[in-house]
Amino acid sequence: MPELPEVESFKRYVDNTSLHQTIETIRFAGKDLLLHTSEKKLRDTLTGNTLEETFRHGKFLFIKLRRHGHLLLHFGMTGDLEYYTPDAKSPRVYVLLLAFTNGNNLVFTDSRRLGKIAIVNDVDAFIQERGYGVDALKITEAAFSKIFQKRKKAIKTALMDQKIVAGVGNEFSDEILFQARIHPMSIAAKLTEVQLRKIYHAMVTILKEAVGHNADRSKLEHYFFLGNRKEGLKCPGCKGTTEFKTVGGRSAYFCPACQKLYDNTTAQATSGAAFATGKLGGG
DNA sequence: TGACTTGTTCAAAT
DNA sequence: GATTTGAACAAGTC
Repeated sequence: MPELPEVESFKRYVDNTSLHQTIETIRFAGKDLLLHTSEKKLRDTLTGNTLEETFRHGKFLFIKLRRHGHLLLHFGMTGDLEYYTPDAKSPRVYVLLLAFTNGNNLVFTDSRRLGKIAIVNDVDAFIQERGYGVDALKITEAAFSKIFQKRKKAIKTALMDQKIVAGVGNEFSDEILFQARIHPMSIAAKLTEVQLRKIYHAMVTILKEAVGHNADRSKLEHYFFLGNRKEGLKCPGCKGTTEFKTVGGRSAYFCPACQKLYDNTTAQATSGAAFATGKLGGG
């Protein structure tokens, strides 16, 4: 499930394999994934073009092309990128295959086909038109607090809303809220400034660390919920049991003892229990 | 077999 | 008008 760290690692992957290579031909089998772009435009723009530079905004990857425009990739749930040399067999099923003049291929696969592909002329205009929020690793603490103070929906839903802040998905949102000890169903606008700051710092710390490890989950095992979202787990903080709830139509896992529902209008206190998991909370 | 999962979009509700 | 909610989408897993 590609969230910000996975997309950042795709960006680095393209940087390390595919830049400054000329596309000889493309093979395309993803009409249903196209976003405001015709198949003809995709083919005409990519053929003979060169991948120059990459940008990431939230979960979107933009690849700047030498001759006008950017190739936009969104990975949905199951999107993946692989670079193949001529001696390795490319996969039979793909959405987009870029065949470079040097014989290598960059292949975009997406088994569940929830990804997106487009040719975008102006990246900033695209982000603005679609109303995406600031990237989760670029937003400042002050801006984060200001935006979330106004939102009257569950903090988990707000965190995952790409129009509020771009890059956080379901899995990371559970970990961020666990580290910040905030109940996923707490209404964002009803959290205190201190609690919002905690969430902000948890978000930045976790995402940065995940990016630093190229989204390799085996390097993030000291985080409780990452890759381990289950009901009935023993919480490392209070030894209580983790719970499952549907929040905003999405699965949410949390520790009800450490993550108490909070409402500052009635001034209910959250659990103050400190615990030593992860890198947060201490300091 | 069918319930469940994911991120995004769209329509409906507030 | 702005914001929130929930269904829908595809297809893989269990």
